[in-house]
Amino acid sequence: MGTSRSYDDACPIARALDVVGERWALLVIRELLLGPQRFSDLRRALPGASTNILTDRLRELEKHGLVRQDRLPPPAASRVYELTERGNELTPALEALGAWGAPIPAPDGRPGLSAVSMLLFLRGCLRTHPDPPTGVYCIQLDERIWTILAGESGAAVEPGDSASPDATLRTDPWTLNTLIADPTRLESAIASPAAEAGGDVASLRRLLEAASETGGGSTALRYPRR
Amino acid sequence: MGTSRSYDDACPIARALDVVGERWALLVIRELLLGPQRFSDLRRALPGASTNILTDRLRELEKHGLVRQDRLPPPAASRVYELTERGNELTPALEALGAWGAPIPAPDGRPGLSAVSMLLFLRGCLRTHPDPPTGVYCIQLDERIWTILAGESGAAVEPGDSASPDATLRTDPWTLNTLIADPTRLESAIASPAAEAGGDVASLRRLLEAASETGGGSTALRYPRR
DNA sequence: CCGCATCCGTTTCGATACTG
DNA sequence: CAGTATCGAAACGGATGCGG
Repeated sequence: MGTSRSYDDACPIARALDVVGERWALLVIRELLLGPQRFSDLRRALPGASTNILTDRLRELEKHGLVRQDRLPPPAASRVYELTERGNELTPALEALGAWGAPIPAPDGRPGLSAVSMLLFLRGCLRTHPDPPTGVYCIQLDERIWTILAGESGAAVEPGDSASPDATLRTDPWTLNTLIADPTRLESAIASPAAEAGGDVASLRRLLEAASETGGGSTALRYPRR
Repeated sequence: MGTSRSYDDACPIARALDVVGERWALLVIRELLLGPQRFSDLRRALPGASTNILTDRLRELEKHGLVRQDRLPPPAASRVYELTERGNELTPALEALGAWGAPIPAPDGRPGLSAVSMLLFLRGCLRTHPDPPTGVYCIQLDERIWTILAGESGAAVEPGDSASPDATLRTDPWTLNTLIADPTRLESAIASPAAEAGGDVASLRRLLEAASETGGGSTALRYPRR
């Protein structure tokens, strides 16, 4: 059943793969890196994974202590999945894997691109920028709102909105990717139904330009090298 | 056939997993991290992988440019597989995964333990030691000979023997693991058929003690944190 | 022996439909 | 919304065979 086959190998790499080596497992972890997600959020972010596989992986990751299930306070009677501390410790491994995978061309057609992977990319760009912009931004992607806290000491991305953002943006992950690849398209995107902006748009544009300078120059989504 | 299913996801983590995410792929890479290996070496190192799977993975890794096949010079009419530069660049990701997997208890029974994973562990211990010993050691594991070059600037492990080692050791990966966990067993191991030593045994013992101090203290094989 | 191909039983995956 | 049930397709794992 949920019993995954073991490599039966004492090497720590093999032991790690016994836990997170199955198909979709690491992408589920990726989706939880920026905060809790509901089952349906994961389903939208990973459309290639069928519901039974998603359930299997979540149960297994829960069993191994990487993922925890939480009930939200009364108003929202929904459950969310979130990473435990142990699950969060996979961050360096996922970043290293992403850095290695960055040069690989994206698959043909219109590949999927989740809000989380897009935001991870944006955060990575800002963190490696020599002179990052500062500000608070609320970005709505796929019906979910995220807050970007950009400062000189680093950049953070959190789920939920902020009381007083410098600027707001509503769009989809793919459009955001093109905007980081070419920030000059911001005005035309806002003029189209693909995006909508509010607040200090000039500040928003500086955010996109900073991201563009460190890694977004190419069309393909990339994670910056460390 | 060899056509692996794609995640169809533009995220670089997903793109990396499209290449190395299939079962056994990353463990094949691990086995090649210290140098070329023959098909039969890989087969011995990964006894759980059947020959057709091994062939499939090598073909696929070759197709993606991570692995290259080489013919050895005439005396040995055998072929070897080795990592390309691109394949070698997975080292940080594998180290991060190994560091994460280190706390996971080894599977029950007598789990496999390849010479390469043992030597990767030893090298990692030496590299994180604050005051590493220096010397050249030839270690024979599972009928293959490796040279350990330990110096203040770091430690290296290479396939093949050395002209003038300070000490030599012949044993199996599991015994070497126990010797790093408890170097005081060196003498009794040499007295048994499980190990055989030559040259400066005191120097060899200092090597084991250094490894023991940084990560070998527990019974389980571990990779040091960075 | 080495490298690989083929056959076959079992497990896992993926798509759809369905339920609390 | 959050899963469960079902079923065909693919991948995996083990054994065997075959040309160097």
